[in-house]
Amino acid sequence: MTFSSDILRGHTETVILKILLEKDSYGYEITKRILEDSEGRIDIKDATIYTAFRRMEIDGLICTYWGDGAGGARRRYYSITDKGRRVYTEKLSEWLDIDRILNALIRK
Amino acid sequence: MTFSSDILRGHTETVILKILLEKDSYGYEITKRILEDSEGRIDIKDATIYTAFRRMEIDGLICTYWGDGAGGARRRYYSITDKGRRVYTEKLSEWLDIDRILNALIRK
DNA sequence: TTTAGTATATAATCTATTTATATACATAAT
DNA sequence: ATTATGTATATAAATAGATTATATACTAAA
Repeated sequence: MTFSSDILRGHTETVILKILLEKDSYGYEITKRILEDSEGRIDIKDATIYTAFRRMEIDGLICTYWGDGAGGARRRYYSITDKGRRVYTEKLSEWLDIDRILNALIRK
Repeated sequence: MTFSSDILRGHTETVILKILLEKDSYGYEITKRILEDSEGRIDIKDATIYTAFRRMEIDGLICTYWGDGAGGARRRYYSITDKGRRVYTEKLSEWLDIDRILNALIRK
């Protein structure tokens, strides 16, 4: 993480939900995807993503199943639920507000 | 705080530095200022701002002196240092990157 | 057979923020 | 008078999301 790790805090779940909106995926793939999409700046740690998955499953935002893991290590896939889609919409809307307000507070 | 308190985490010091860039100020005034400038959405708690001041003073970003507190409770004023100004510039630059990247990661 | 890459998982630790609590002065309302 | 409200600072304890450290396991290339 080239940014302070506090920077992603509060956004990790939103970013995961946005990726799962497109298609089911698994931890390792999501981590690589975030690394690419963030121009190599956000490298989420294993422990961070797996504990986030655990929280989100308990909260009913995602559900999980084992993939076959053909030709490599086994994969645990995650799928977004209807509740997850609703929460994503709320978090996106919240982000649009935060973005405007933080820009006003931080820029000269 | 109408936003999750995790949202401001990592930005509190930047916001304080930006306000001190204009003029010396004190905790209560800065809190009210942030509340106004954030459209009533960010209500930083006393403990948060005073512990942030403590950290920033230790890090040499700000220095402090007592105001006279005429006609009310005593005020502890804070002034930004040269190091504080340098750190603000770095944090602003970092924010511009974060803003772009988080928009790419969160928006549909 | 050793290294690197893929893949998941948990315990212990870190740290910025919150909650709770305390102090103290000024002013307006009851 | 005294109660409530606003101004103003401060610290201890709790919270919670992130990191570090560690463990397991399979595949493929050197």
